[in-house]
Amino acid sequence: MHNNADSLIVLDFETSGLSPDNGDRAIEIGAVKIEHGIITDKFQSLMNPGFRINSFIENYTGITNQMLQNAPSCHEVMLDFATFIGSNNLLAHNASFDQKFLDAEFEHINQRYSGEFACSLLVSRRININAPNHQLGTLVNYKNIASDGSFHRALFDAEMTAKLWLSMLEDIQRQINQNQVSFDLIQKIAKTAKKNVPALLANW
DNA sequence: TGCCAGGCCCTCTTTAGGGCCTT
Repeated sequence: MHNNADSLIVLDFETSGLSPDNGDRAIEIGAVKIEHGIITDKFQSLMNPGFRINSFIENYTGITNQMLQNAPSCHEVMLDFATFIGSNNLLAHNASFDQKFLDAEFEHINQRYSGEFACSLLVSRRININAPNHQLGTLVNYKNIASDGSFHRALFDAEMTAKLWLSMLEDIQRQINQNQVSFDLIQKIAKTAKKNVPALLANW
């Protein structure tokens, strides 16, 4: 198994609710692969959780029960997704949420992943200290990232998270080059991004 | 009937509370 420090899977789940511990399931997965700073691959699928989702989720995501009726099962989709992520490191916006669901869905199909999670939200709180807030949509606007506004669908949010991440890496690299990054900030970023900030720590 | 998440960070902190972010 090869764990490439300069490649990364950026993923986003749409789900039936906030907590797999309350029986919530994934209803859509979207992901892109970043290699050497470029998006090189993508993965997207709806998945049928086996029960009806409530109207809040239908309105929030635009994913309807009708759309899920003919979707493949979570089991089927997550098996394919396990192949897609391989041993790569992983990134999500508010990673604790997506990690929770990835763990739960993989548990259902007895799969494991070996990559480590990084979190674009936690890094943003360190880097974009003047942003109005750190919601994905706000940050995309704040960083002037091109967007057609289709938030709350998995592949779109994953793509936006990937672009936000690459933008933040550029900002950090620029600040390092200009000696504008304090050791304290670097330590805080490393700490808040947890054990692994692929391609970022590699530059330090 | 009533319940309804949890990890991280900041601070009026560490014998804790509250806001943010994800669906």
